[in-house]
Amino acid sequence: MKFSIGEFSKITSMSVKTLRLYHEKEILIPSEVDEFTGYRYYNEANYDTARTVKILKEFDFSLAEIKEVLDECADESDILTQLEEKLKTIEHKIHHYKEISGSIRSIINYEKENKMKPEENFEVEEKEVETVLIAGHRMKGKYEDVGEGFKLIFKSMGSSMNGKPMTLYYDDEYKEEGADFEACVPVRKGKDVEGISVRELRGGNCLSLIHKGPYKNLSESYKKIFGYVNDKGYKTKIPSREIYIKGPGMIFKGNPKNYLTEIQLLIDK
Amino acid sequence: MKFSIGEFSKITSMSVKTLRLYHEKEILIPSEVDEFTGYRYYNEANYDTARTVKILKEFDFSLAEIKEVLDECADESDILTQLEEKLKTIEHKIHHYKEISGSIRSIINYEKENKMKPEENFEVEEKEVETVLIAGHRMKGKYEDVGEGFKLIFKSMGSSMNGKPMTLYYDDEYKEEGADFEACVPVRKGKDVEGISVRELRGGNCLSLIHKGPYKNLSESYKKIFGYVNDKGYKTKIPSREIYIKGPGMIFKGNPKNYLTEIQLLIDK
DNA sequence: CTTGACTCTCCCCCTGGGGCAGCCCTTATA
DNA sequence: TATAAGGGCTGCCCCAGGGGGAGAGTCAAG
Repeated sequence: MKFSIGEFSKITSMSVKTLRLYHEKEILIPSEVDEFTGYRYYNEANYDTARTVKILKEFDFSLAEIKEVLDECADESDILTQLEEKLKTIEHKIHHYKEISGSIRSIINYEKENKMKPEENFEVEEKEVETVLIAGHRMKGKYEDVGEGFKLIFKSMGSSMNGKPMTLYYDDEYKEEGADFEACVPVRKGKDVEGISVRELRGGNCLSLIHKGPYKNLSESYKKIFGYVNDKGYKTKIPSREIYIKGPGMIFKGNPKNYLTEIQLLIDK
Repeated sequence: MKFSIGEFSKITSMSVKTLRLYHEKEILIPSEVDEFTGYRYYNEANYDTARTVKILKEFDFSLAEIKEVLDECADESDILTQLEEKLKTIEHKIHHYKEISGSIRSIINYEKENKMKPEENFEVEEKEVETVLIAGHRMKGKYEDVGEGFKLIFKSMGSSMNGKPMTLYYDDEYKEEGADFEACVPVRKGKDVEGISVRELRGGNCLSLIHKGPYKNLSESYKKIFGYVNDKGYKTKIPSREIYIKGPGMIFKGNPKNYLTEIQLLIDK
């Protein structure tokens, strides 16, 4: 019994092109090749090999790996080591893709939340804020380094984040260097880990001002809100808060002109 | 501030080759290209784009998809749909790889078990077999179709298999067509599903003969074991069993000369 | 001005095939 | 036995996402 390449292609459901490639790569060599016409003819032994090749391909073996297996193994027990290696790489891939899916999922969740709030208010407002559970990383140094703190928190809390990131400022005054501040993110749950403290952040009455534009112009809004504080004679509590309603994203930096930052000063009434 | 391609390569940790490719694909276009020398120069805006490209690549976006995103989106919220699609394909991949790893794992387990038993006995032997839990698929028709039954069982019981596959023969005599038999596999646990019955197979005293070689020669071994039955005057129980100690594997067909099949006839003593 | 380090374009390589052109071969039917 | 249709053959180009290298032109420091 011998089959032409077209017949064999139908039997094995491999394309003719694929069969020719496998011949060239010496993976699936036709039992007979006509010396004069170059026509390929396949037999039952070829069919068994084709079956093996298809299974190994399903198992994500490359053609080179398949050739190696076919050359060295005649029996299932011979390829145990290769199977075990392949299993390892497959599980690496699973792990890798799981990490990706986790990251994408958290970005999606975060952005979907953001979408719901098209509020824009550029005047100082008095309001009440709720107590929330936060994960925070306290730092000393320059304000601009706060990003590192957020990276840390995102890494270990990524999936349980529950609101927009904020910074708490523990200093009384503006400090160029040696500032004392804390990167935090609201979370649903979580435990303290290396450098990250999970705890409740008390709410209460506060003054709020939304700042639109790049961070380097924040001082204008601070001037405005502290002006309001002085006018009313309020006493503010430490730490003050900056909430990043819309800032540079995980993927795009976005346009700084559209950044929205809320300044919150808790007050004793 | 402008950077040569080499400097920019170090900053972004993308290879020079990659940067040139991204230029060609219009994914990351240098801010300035010297009209006469063709030298590429990059600026900070390029750096932001490079960061976005790297993140999207980590998320398994193809260059074409990245270009599309860069052309159409300026902000995180713009790519939500693309992220959601990507999430779906990633989860398909995870699912796919999990299936593969399951299959490979079960083959490995099965073969490892096989390795431990180098027994070869070609005489009729009296022994005791234990009661085991089996998953079986009863069939009527031709013996050769038993393979379909095993496929069915492997599919739904793959991970809880606990021994070598066997066939139970319910006929008194050899039947070419319309035979009544059952494909089964020992399992650790399992429930009845469509066409598959999970139950205990009672053990007891039995006659056992191991047959070496292709299945088409099995009749010789049957002759031998039934000769023994007649000599001793035993009464055998229905169903009789054929246990495939070593047969065609999942991947390789193997050499039929080395197949090992155990015939078991339970007897009343 | 020289020299060494960069950078340019162009071409070939990898994997696992798909598609097409131009020509030869097989097989069934008239 | 002639002929036409439908296979089969090789060879070339294409995809992604780069890597490697040749040969020529450029930039910057001494």
